[in-house]
Amino acid sequence: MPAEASTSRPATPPLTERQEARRRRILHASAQLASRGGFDAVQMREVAESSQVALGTLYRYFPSKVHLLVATMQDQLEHMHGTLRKKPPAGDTAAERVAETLMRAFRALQREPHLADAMVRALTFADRSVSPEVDQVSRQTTVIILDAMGLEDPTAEQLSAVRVIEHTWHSALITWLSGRASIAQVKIDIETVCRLIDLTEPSGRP
Amino acid sequence: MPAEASTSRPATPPLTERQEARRRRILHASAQLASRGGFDAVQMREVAESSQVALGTLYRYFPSKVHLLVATMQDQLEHMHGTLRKKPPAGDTAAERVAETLMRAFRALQREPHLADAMVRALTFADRSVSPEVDQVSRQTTVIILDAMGLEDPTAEQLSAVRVIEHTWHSALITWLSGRASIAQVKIDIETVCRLIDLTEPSGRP
DNA sequence: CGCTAATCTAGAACAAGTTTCAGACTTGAT
DNA sequence: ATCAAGTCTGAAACTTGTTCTAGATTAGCG
Repeated sequence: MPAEASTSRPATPPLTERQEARRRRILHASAQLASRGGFDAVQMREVAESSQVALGTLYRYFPSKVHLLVATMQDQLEHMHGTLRKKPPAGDTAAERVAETLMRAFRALQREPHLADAMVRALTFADRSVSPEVDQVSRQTTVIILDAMGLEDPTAEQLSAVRVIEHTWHSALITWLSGRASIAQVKIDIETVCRLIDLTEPSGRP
Repeated sequence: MPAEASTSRPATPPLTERQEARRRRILHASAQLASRGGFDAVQMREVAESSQVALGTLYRYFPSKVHLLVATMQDQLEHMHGTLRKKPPAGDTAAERVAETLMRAFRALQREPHLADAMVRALTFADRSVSPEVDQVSRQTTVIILDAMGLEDPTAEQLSAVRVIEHTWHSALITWLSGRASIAQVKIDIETVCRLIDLTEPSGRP
């Protein structure tokens, strides 16, 4: 077995400084264009121009628009996770803390609804070729929720509950973004699904 | 207030026979193309050709590819609702019956995974301009679930649970379609979320 | 029937994602 | 410093969703 340590990324050759800078410029341009205009406003030619990179190069870094936007989402999620860590939620029960955390994330998205639109649409539109990246986003979300629950090693049941919470979170977000649900409705949905946590918590099991 | 009776559709002028036939041909072609190849295989030019209709006409009937696929989904949902009605689920509790119904629907989708892909991707990718149609699909799904629960007039809480179940259903479907979750995993997620029903059932509330 | 408005057709044209290619530039190793 | 391999650029080409246009067909009506 070859020496492939720490990170899970398989065989991503390390980028030079200029390449790292290019990547950063691209992601920045992507987020900026997404912020006003949402998914449609992120046009590959514009991203390329904004980030001072040739179209072909953009496609070398991100093999499709969806890849680009999912990567943008990964980027934003890291930000958010950092922010959330600084002020952990204050609820008494795990369910309350998770609901609070998600609502906080939700309010952050509300501040940039177009960006949210672009990222979420990309996420749900992603086909199999983007699975690894989407999975990474999903894992990151799981970590955030488990953090809020304050669990060391969750049971299988609790992990199932977390999965369902993530499903609800994504889908509720979509209904809100497409104007089919109000903010209040999203709040109710999140609180409703978080009750699942109580169901798995109170008693140890054989 | 003008006399606009029975149906909720606002001012859809009735179609002539030939128009109805065209519409049917289009939906059929759409489903057929979707069945092999999924979302990408439904190309508007091909749909037009397959259904013996000019491209412009196709766009008059369905103003975008997403509209077309969402309409295709409505069509399929009606089929399915009919089929499900004939053999109602047999579980003892509402939760069991809903889980059974959804798994049955899920197995039906498994038989045409490409069609499922096309319809679900369209549904989640739909923007505001398709909201009415997407909403219609959502209502139809709600009816199916309430049917399975066997409820006359659900409480607000129960409706919330149903909403969350729908969220989970959609999102779980997506993870399965994009190869990020196994069928077993989808089953677990559905069963997990259906437990929410128990939470709202046992006791009447003040 | 004969008229008018609406609808349909064929096909061109446009928009944005994606691919391709020839040539210039960087990088890393010798 | 020099060479080979890999990377980046600019521009054109290709694909597929969408729009537009001019002329044919159809539907409803007097």
